[in-house]
Amino acid sequence: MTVTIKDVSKDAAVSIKTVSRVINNEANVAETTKDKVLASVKKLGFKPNKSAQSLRSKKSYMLALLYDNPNKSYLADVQSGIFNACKSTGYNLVVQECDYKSSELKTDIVKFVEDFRIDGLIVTPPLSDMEDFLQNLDSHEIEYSVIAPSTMNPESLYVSSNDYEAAYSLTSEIIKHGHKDIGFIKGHPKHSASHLRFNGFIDAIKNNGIEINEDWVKQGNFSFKSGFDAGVEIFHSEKIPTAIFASNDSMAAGIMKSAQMKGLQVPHDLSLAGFDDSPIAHQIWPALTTVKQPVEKMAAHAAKILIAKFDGLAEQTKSKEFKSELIVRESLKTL
Amino acid sequence: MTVTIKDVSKDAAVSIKTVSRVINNEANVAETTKDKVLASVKKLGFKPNKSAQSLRSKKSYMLALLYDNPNKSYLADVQSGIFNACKSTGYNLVVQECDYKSSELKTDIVKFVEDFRIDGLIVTPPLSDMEDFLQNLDSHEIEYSVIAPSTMNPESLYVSSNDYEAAYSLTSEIIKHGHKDIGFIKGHPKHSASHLRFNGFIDAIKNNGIEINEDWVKQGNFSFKSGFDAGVEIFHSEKIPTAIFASNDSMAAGIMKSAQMKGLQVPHDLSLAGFDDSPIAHQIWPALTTVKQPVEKMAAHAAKILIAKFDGLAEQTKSKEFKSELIVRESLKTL
DNA sequence: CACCCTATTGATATCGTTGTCAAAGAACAT
DNA sequence: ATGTTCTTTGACAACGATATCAATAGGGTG
Repeated sequence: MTVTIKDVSKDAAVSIKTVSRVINNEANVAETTKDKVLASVKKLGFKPNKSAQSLRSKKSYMLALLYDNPNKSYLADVQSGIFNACKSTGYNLVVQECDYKSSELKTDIVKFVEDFRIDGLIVTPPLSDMEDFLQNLDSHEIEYSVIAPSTMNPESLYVSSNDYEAAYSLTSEIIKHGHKDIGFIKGHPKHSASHLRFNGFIDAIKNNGIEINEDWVKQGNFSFKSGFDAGVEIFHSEKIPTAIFASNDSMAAGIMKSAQMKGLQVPHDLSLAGFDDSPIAHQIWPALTTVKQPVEKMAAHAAKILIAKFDGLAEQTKSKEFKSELIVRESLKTL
Repeated sequence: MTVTIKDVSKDAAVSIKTVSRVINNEANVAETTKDKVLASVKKLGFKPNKSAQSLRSKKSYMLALLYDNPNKSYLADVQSGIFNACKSTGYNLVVQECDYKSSELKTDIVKFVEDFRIDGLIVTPPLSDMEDFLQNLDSHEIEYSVIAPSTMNPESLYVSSNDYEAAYSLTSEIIKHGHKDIGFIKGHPKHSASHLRFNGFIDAIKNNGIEINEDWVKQGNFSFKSGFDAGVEIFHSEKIPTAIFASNDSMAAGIMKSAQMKGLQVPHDLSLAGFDDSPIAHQIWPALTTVKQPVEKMAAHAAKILIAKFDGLAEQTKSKEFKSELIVRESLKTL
């Protein structure tokens, strides 16, 4: 019924080992035999049996995505990017939710990788920011690539974004619109992106000779509710800022809700900016000024560099920083 | 290094075939041998090698999720449900995006299933509503379970929700709040859920002796933009409704945006209701009255009945209808 | 007791690849 | 011509499970 390597070898009049060599791109196969084999492969529509390859070569051809409770749209984008990158390579993806606070996280993941014979991991924040977690993977010789790591070791596999610069330029944009009283909602403290975004904000503020009002800087955790709560606190104080920069869109939406409940009109009474360009950014009114990261492309690249390493093509596909894009929408008003 | 069936057989002093029988729950194994084997399995920490099982038994232990462009939060919930259901079973999930309009869809999917030796499919709307597509799967003897199908064949594997009843009771709720001028935004015409929701709406309206104003019934397609456009049209007319029921939350958010741009206050000037309880429903202000479907549970069950069929346990896990839950939030005002 | 039947068990082939290793041929140096 | 090395190729074992089929042990029947 299905075509096997044996059928191809018969058709091409070579040994099965030679066919194997061709489909695995091994060296030392004469051009003419290679062509012959490829012709037969095409003619018969041969596809190597993953299970047999996997059994013999001890590779599972499976990657795993590790995540801890990100928002759904981020997760969907990441997955979609990885699936696209896997599509033509024969690799597959399994998804594993983790709890970054669990004390057994390290051993659990090592066990997971061994049990399922996972070839490599793709690690997302905040796990990507836990040095000891990554070191544990290293010491167990588990391959992985990291999305948005806190420190970029040139030998490791990672994709990063320019969070600092993006936050800096978004802040500058807010200032250009005439704002001087600017609040900031920090992201989840365990995510390195939170600190990068905050630092970008602070530096832009300072370089423009503006004073920070500590009452307007609140700790959030990337959730809608944390933004809402921060908003409630800020609007409770005597003087309120003319603009607030939230470290992501969900929190910005939370602030918008608390503002509207307080009777404040966005952007008339308060300008708002978020980060991520998640769906909510343009599904509320006024639409949020925000920063769009190429999440899907980043995730795809994270998968590609990992697969490239397995296939011995590490030279061609390397770790990379992706650029974000500023998106100015109605939530930001010129004073 | 890794423990194989051979190690277990040695440890338990039985043949490998007997071990195989035990781990596959085959009949005709003496209780005492079974216990012996299970003890060894546990002691050695034996886990069957998926690739070997797959190679020999011709099963891939892979399910595929077929979808065409749903919203991200729906997709994330579906995936998460399936992954949970797979977790302890040894099955894995691959995800395949499709284009329901493609003329090659049928052959593409058959090819996909054969190429990747997928054991079974989980089909989501609108693919689940395409009779000829499902028949094609039948005729190729491809196993599948369907989420929210248009027709429920008792022999097929499916999970459904009570869209009609939920829409009926949500409409009744709106009427109970004193509304008589009610608009409706239809969902994507290819989704059977769209018609069920519309019919539930219509019947509740009629049974309460209310007249439909055709100008307030608009065709949407579940997207934010289609809701926004419908809102613009409706608010352009002379008389506007006091409440609008949109077939999903994204469209309701779209309407809210168009209302706010027109200077209409929700719920003061206009009450709104959505459907799905997607994240946006409570991330906008006022939060949307909506209907919550147990999407994750439904997806998990869709996976379970499929796997149960493979494992010969079809009797224990059957097709099922899930109940939705009405969630009344601020967007609905009493007149 | 002989016979048959059923429940239980194991020896061995098999799935479709890749790995090992040896052999044959080509190319080059002496 | 001969030896040496390198390239190219193939025969066969091996990966770790399940499938086939035969062997054995009890149990029941006449």
